[in-house]
Amino acid sequence: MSIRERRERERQDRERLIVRAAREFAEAEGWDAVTTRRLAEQIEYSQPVLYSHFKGKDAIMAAVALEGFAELAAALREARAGSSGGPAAVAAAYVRFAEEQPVLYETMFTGAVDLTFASPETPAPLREGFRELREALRPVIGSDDLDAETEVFWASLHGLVTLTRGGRLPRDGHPRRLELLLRRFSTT
Amino acid sequence: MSIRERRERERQDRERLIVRAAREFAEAEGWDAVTTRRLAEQIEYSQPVLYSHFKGKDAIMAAVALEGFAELAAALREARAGSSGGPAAVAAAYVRFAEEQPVLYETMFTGAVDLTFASPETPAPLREGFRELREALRPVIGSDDLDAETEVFWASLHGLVTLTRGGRLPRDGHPRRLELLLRRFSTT
DNA sequence: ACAGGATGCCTAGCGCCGCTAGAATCCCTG
DNA sequence: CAGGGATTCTAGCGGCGCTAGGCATCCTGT
Repeated sequence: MSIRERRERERQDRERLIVRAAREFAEAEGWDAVTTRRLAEQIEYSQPVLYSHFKGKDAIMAAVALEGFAELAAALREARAGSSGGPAAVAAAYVRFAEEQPVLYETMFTGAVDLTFASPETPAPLREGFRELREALRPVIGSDDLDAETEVFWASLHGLVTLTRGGRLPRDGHPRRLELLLRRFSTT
Repeated sequence: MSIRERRERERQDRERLIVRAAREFAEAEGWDAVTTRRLAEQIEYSQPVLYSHFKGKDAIMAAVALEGFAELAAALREARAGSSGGPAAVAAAYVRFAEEQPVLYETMFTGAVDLTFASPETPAPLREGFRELREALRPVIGSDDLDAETEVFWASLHGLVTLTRGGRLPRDGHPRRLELLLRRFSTT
């Protein structure tokens, strides 16, 4: 049975290679520059092989997005475990993640519409990221509806990040805006 | 000179037709379904004519986006002129606009990266929409940095709208979240 | 009134895309 | 070592955004 296992292992390696290549190309040149032909060339297999791993390009993008959610959750967890661990630290980690890997972040929140947050079948990384935000907020939120408050906070962060990145908000005002948002969420 | 004027008028009519067709197709079936061939057929001209009006498909999308910004500004102005005219009314109008024309809204805030807000060369409709939001907030914001506060409020609204629409936040909690956001912005 | 040039529009096609059918090859099984 | 699945490849389909180049049409100057 070892041969079968080896093949399966190699197959998974190849799949990881595909996702990695897609992610790197996308981050460097945008998703339009990630073509199935280019991916195939990169992994040194022919084009149709991609389709034995993923249903199509959208599925590859979704795989990249999921990877991003896992890493975002990890970044938030680390921030919350840090010296302060408060909302400011976690928010800063969130913003840093989005700014350092803008295309990845955009992939996570645009497209791949079949990922819901507060639902039983929500992938674990999504739930975990949300949990970190919520626990960071808990001490400073008086409201009894912590989940909804967290959703609002998350959405506000997301709005700041996306509008700033899209050039809709002046880039240099970013820290100031973040500060104001945190102040709004530091009482009641 | 009348003939020249008539030609110019017809040309502008045709341009409006293109934008209208693009917008309708996009709202109904998404931008992928808006092809230059389809647009050409719709306006009953050949494909290259589109390129005498717009540099490319991206420019057509930008034109649609700009139209959206004008309408959004109008909607906000109307809301602010209404009986209440407070932040809640304006926010509700904002959300309604985004929900009723989701593709248009997405077009306005994704892609078309060459539109900045707080800048001298910012198109008028963008500045006006921002102004409406700011004036609605003025009575309830104690801070001396009203502009930055408005930016944060706008970003929060935007985040709520996009995350909810993308399925990242449960749809039925939307009014509740909006309520919480407004409460956060009703003091200090 | 009419030649000549500018303008406006169309036909045709380029290179690329995501994706797939069917042939060919490889490798496990009996 | 032969049969049969699984795996991978070659080749190509239809459609995309975009453009070159030719034709017709209209404005202009004599």
